[in-house]
Amino acid sequence: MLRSKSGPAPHARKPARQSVSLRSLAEHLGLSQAAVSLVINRSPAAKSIPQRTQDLIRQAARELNYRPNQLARSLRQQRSYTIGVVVPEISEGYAALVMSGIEDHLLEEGYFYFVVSHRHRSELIEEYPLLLQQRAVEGLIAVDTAFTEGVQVPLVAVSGHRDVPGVTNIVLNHSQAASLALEHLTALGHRNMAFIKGQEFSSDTAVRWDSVRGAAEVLGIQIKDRLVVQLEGESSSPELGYQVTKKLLASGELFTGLFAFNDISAIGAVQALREAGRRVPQDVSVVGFDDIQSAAFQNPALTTVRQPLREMGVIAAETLLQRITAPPNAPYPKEIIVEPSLVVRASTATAPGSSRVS
Amino acid sequence: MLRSKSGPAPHARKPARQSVSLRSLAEHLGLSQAAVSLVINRSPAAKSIPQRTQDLIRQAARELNYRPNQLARSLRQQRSYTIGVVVPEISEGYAALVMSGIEDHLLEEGYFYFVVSHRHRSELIEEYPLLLQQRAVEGLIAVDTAFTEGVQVPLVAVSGHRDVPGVTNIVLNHSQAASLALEHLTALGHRNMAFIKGQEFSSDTAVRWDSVRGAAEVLGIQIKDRLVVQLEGESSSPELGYQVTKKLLASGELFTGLFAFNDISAIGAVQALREAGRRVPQDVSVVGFDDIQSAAFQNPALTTVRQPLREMGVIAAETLLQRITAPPNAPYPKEIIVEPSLVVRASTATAPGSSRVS
DNA sequence: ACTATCCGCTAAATCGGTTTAGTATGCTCT
DNA sequence: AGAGCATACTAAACCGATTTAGCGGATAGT
Repeated sequence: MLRSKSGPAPHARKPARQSVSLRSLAEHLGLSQAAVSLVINRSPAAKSIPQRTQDLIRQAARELNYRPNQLARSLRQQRSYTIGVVVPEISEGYAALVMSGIEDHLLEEGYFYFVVSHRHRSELIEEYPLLLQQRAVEGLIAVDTAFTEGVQVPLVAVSGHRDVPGVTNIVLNHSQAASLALEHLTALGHRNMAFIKGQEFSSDTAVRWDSVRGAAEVLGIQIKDRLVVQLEGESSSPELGYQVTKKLLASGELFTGLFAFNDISAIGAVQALREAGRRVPQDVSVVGFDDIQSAAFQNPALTTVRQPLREMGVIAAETLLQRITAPPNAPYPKEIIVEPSLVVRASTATAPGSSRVS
Repeated sequence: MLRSKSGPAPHARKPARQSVSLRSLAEHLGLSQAAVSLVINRSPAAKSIPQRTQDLIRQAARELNYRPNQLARSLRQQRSYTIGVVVPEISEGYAALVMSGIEDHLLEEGYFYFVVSHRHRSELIEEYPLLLQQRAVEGLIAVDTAFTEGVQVPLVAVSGHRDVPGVTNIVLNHSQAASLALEHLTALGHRNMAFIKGQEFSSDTAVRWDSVRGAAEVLGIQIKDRLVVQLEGESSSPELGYQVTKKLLASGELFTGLFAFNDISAIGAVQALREAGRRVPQDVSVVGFDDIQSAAFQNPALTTVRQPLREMGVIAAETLLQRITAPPNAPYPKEIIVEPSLVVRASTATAPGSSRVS
């Protein structure tokens, strides 16, 4: 029954085997795998191998086009050089910009990343971090997504978490953002302002609203309940902003300034205002938030509070890699604050009937 | 950097320090790794293991929160359940929409994917497929990117390749697309049309232009060289369309219809036209291409030829998975054609001075 | 002459699973 | 009693790398 080592069967060798392995390369050279590996990785342990042999090894590797299998390497080294990125929705301008920043830095440093989008489905939000960790990611970046538990690798959140242990938060200076917008509107003479709040599930909604109220108080602006609406629904189309702006208009309450939760809803708002016969910016000034790519190319071009999204992605990636390479119990930043800026374009103008009143 | 309050609470109930391995689980149960593995994977070979033992194993796995390491599993099985997606640029509406479709299908089927973007840098276009294959991807999807060689896994291209062996192309029916646009403009009475061609590096540029010429011929439309401009530069902002439209205007040649290479450039074109005092659509009708998300929310809303981008992503993923699971030498589709549709919005209207002429 | 080091490598363990072949035991059947 | 078979598992090879310990011979130092 010992037919195992009785020589290679006539045709049993699997022909379309994968590309060159370390073993075949070593055999080809008549050396051990260890020697080849040491040389190829320029390990300090290879110092005792003469230059001539090293050259031979490297040349053969090049000729046979040897490329080490990362799976095997990762398994052995317990380093996958892979991280996981969790976003609500890929095709949204917000996430795409952050991802673009993340990618830039990650690929530069030799890391790859998995992307998953959960579309706000809570079972996916729970499951994905686990699945990613099964795939041995060394860290996670969560964009606008709050995990409650189950994360055992370094985690960096871009506008998401609050006070969860183990998380580094990249957050916008929200009070500064709110001040920028409201000061701008106030300076233009606006006194009656309407507001579009974010959806309940968005992690930015609450903080931002608090900041808006804070800034309003400082500036002596009164916020009227009937001039505050909230986005609803999971889609990310301007339609949402369009709908709630109609509500605003239907309330009959006068307003000349509108501060939207994001650019997408601001775009819908402009649409609704225009349909109602209110010109932007002559009758109503609209300020958006985020500065997504198409904000600049709206008509009128949108005045907006810019979040440095790409930069936030870069910072998230940098911070994560630092945490990954740091010793296990090293301290890490709980919070990194980035600054917004106001981009004034054409959707805001002096309030009607207020020529330089202020 | 900020320190957290006073570190973790002393009760330190660490849920699971190092995640449980198959070995520790087997030891805990007093069984061999083989038995545990067979049961957990519901392998047919587990049929001789009594139900009671199986229950015990599964219960222990659940209690200890055992999750098999995918790296190890992939290495042994030679199946990584991972694919690679190569795009020119993540933060572009086009790629993001395709990716969203890809993701949908892939994650449903238990696959994960790596994303890389090359920003048209040729050394990256060469290197990435290799790096991805080192990471044992089972297949590749290339979006608007042409690889010349070095791909040994199934490859599906979304609007990219031509006639490269081993590639499945997902392509738009370009001649239909061109006909839709030109018939629409012709029906509105337009006779003098301008065209914005795509950048040299975009794989769609050539085919699309051929289709446009074909459709123009069929419709008896003459294409004037001075009314044809080409996008230049790697950015993907409307700025590009804005610039070339200025050229068009500077040529002095009369035109009432403009067919742009994509929505982004159409948006820039509208801007330029308007600045030159030409109203859209009263003076000039503009047709875009792609139907990216913000096309609908431009002012005026953009009439455009819609590519079913999300669906193309889904088809790409489906096709790739089929190819991956098919036997090595099975035939595979060389080309899958998807149909465009015309989305008529507000940027096109009857040609000036042509009341129902046709 | 004897130990110490250096040189140029190799053997073998290891990462964490999957999978094949096999073994010990008990039972049935002739 | 012995063959045949099912049951309930286990041992060990294997995937493709990395990495540590060590070996045999040459040279150097004392």
